[in-house]
Amino acid sequence: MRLGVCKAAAFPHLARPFMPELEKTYTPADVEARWYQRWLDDKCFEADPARVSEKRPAYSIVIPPPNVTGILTLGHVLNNTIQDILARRARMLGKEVLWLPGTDHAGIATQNVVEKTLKKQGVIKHRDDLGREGLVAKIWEWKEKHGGIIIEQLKKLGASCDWSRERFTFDDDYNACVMRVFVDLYKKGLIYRGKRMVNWCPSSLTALSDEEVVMKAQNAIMYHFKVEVVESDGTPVLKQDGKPWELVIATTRPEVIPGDTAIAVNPQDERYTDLIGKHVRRPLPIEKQELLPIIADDHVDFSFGTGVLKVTPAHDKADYEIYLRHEAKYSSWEDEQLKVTKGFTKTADSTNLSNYVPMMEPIDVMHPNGVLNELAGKDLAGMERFAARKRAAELLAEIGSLVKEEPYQNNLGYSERADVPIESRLSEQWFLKYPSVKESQAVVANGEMKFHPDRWAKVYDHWMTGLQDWCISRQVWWGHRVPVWSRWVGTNTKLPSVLAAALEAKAAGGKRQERFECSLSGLPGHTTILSEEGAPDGESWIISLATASDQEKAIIESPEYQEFEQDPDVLDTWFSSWLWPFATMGWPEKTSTLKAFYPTTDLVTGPDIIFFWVARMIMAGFEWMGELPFKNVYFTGIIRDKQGRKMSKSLGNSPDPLELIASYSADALRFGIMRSAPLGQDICFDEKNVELGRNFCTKLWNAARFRQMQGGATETEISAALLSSDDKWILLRLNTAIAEVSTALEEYRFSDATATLYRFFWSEYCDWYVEASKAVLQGADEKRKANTLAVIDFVLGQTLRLFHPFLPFITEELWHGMGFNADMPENQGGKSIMFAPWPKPLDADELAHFGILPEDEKVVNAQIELVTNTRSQLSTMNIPRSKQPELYFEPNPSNSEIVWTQVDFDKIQVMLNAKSFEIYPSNFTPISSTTAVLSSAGTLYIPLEGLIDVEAERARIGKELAKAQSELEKVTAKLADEKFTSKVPQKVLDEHQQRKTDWREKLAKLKEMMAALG
RNA sequence: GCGCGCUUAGCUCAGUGGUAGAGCAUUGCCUUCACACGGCAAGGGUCGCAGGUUCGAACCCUGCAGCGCGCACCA
Repeated sequence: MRLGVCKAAAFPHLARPFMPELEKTYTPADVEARWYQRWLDDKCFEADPARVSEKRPAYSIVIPPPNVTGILTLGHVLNNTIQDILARRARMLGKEVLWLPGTDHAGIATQNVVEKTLKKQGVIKHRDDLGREGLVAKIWEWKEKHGGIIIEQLKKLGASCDWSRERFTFDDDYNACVMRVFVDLYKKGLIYRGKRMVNWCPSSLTALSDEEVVMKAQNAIMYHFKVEVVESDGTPVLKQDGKPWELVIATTRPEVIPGDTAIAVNPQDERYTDLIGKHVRRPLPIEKQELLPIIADDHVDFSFGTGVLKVTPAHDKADYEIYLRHEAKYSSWEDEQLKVTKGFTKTADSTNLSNYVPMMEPIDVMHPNGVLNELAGKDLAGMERFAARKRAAELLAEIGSLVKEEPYQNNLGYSERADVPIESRLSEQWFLKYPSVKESQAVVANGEMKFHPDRWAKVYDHWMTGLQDWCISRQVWWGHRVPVWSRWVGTNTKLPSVLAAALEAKAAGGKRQERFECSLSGLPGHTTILSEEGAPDGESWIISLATASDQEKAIIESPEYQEFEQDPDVLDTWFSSWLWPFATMGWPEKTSTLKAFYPTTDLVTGPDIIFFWVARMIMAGFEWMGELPFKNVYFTGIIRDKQGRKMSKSLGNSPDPLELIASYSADALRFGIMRSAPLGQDICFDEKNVELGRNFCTKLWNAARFRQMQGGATETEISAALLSSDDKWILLRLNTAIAEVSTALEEYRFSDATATLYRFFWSEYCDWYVEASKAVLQGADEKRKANTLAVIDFVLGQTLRLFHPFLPFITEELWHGMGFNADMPENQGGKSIMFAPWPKPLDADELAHFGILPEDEKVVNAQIELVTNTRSQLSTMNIPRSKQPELYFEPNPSNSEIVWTQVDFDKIQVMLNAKSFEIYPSNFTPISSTTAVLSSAGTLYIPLEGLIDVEAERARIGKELAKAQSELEKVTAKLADEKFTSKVPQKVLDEHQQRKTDWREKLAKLKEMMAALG
């Protein structure tokens, strides 16, 4: 049987044309550039939905779109190498592969970058210099010029993306998807506009979602200041001892004291129950020291500080909630019972509604940019918030209010992007109630969609359980514009006729504050969602028009509708990226691409965007495709430096991947980073690993060269009769490697896969098999030599394929350079190794054909032990390599599995650089100048006249003897223990028995050796 | 505060009940006709600590400590 024939698709042909010798050194830069271009030219990465069939299943993966302004980081290298490995292996498994690439417009980040650049270049001083359209035009210009950098960098890495399908989250088609989705959610009532407390970035001047805020530990100062308790008319409230009652309040933000509207205590706090309903005099601003009511709220923790909380509803989320609670309770109480008397009546029952007093409206004392405004008072107005803080403390000190200040550690929310503390700020924004939450939560919980490692499923579930509405509007210019136009109208406002008619038609049966669909253009399929929102006074209200249709939009922007203004906000970047898996495939059309490749197979991303992106994509998938967007999510680790710190620009600890590629090659970088990326762990990056990858490639190259030096073509099939023990051994080891690598990849254990490849190729193939084969290759038996070369060719061919997903470039170069492609079908490796079938282990029939038994491995394993032990001993004894000893071998009679052949003897002789190798004569008695090496294969006697230090040898053997003695005693004692033998499984018992036998034999041998020394 | 992860050789990490492993680093020898980006060998660990279960624990259980991360947060 001939390997190439028995499974044509699965095995390379063994005969190949003579190839010129490979270059002595491998030059990756040329090779990588050349092959990547060739792959592009040959359209190797392009996916064709038409090719998908039952026999050729689809495999798809969408790239996590990097920021269009981005440059390649090690994080990208990790992430995209993994995707490339998955994609390339899928191709080799005969799948139709789509790896869909693209970039993200990255709203705030991109606008920041471009604005900064323009300011640096002196083009503008402020964005208003250009205005909205001007700036957006500049950003587009900039994007066209610099936007593709990261894409080119990904190509350098070898990424096999289908570049013909590259997408951008802000291109026209994509924008249409976003609009459509917005209007759809708006129509469903899931998107609403409202005045809420939001996270405000005073640097970027925009609202942020909760996910864009990171908590940071902060060294702050806690200021304690005192206030006087007074009645509502200002008269002091006295304590029992007759002294004025004062409260001490702690705060880290004295600059917002002018925004305080109440003082809160816990209703259960007995210290203060008598004070509820009284007032305090607010110390700041000095010129306007208003009286603030003391109110009760359960939120106050009376074990914290003095148990007295100042309430600043315009600048603190929790305080704003207190305000809302009290407003709600007070107004209901007011309405129902005591509308007349707005005054406060204290009762003993603290839960009685009459314990609530009205609060002032929130006082916003800050401009959006973090500078204090006039409401903060003349002393603070115009000051930047941190300077104002210091000043406020000084003011408190000046008026004798400040009691103490002490260092205090607290957590503060920072804007993730601008890296400045955020402000909680009351503002009008767009919010989204998440859609398809139930299905999305269930699909992960029930295992239909798998997270790897699965502990992230818990994190996901937790987040999905406590979903807060998503603030989707941003006050920047670069992004998808909110497709809503609105205007205030009154009862007498004259509206465009179509609109008026639509409203009237609806008004007949409907009521206010409703959303309904109509068509302004009258064109079928083009609609606008109309909504009315009442104003507080009922005299005027807002009409809003939302549409995703260009035709409708044109009408709204026509002169007739001129008083309708488009909402100035743009949408959160993630509001576009959550559509990525289907918006990139032609949605909302039912394209052949969607049909073939959606849902995608795998998603590879970092756990840091599990909420930002992964969770939201799942919800979007269900909402608009009615199906999950991907079946598996692989979460990579975070790359850290040797000290365990995150890679960051500010620390300067992030190596440039392109420099690494330049000095070590892309293959080396890929291999290095995969080797150090265990599943579920953060990655400690060390350039050493890349160096190791480079060394590995060199080794691969030289192993290939070695093969070529043995002669070009082999016309021989592998002959079962001529297989040596080493041939069988390496074929078995290859089987194991194929199985291990395949399993590891199926389980996303990339570092395990690389470890196996490394071990197999370096330790097993190069260090043992090639060395062991040299005896044959340098010998005179041409038939045997040819057979060995045939085995080598088979192993190398399989190895290159196993390596291809990890090392795409060098494997392709060698695949062609050695002629493996020569007579493979075009689509199975003839054109590129990337389409060569993924190796399969030899099956039972094939093993039987070659007469290979699983036990055959043990033969060589024993020989390895013998050779290693001998080398070790010669080395320990300082025997020079030039010595070339004569070897006398006594096979271990109890190891009958080993059938020794002359090939084995020749091999061992070569490997030990010996003069001769003979079977030890049974009647031979060891002499004192002979050392002996023990192994399970047998005993090797080495006469070393004059080279043996008898004393040292005696000491050495003595040590080993002691060790053998103690091991034997241990195992004997164990086996004599009734408790052990009666409870242990047979297998373990056998192992111990075997161990006992082995140690006993070894002990006997050692004693013999000791005796021989005299 | 709640949750998750980690702790094994100098470093980075494998090892889910049966004789403690790999790579790197270190040391020694070898410029042997694929490779010094190489070969051969050596040294190096009471598996974070304390209990428990078991004939037997790096591994299972409990507690503790340290490090990291996520969520929630008190002014």
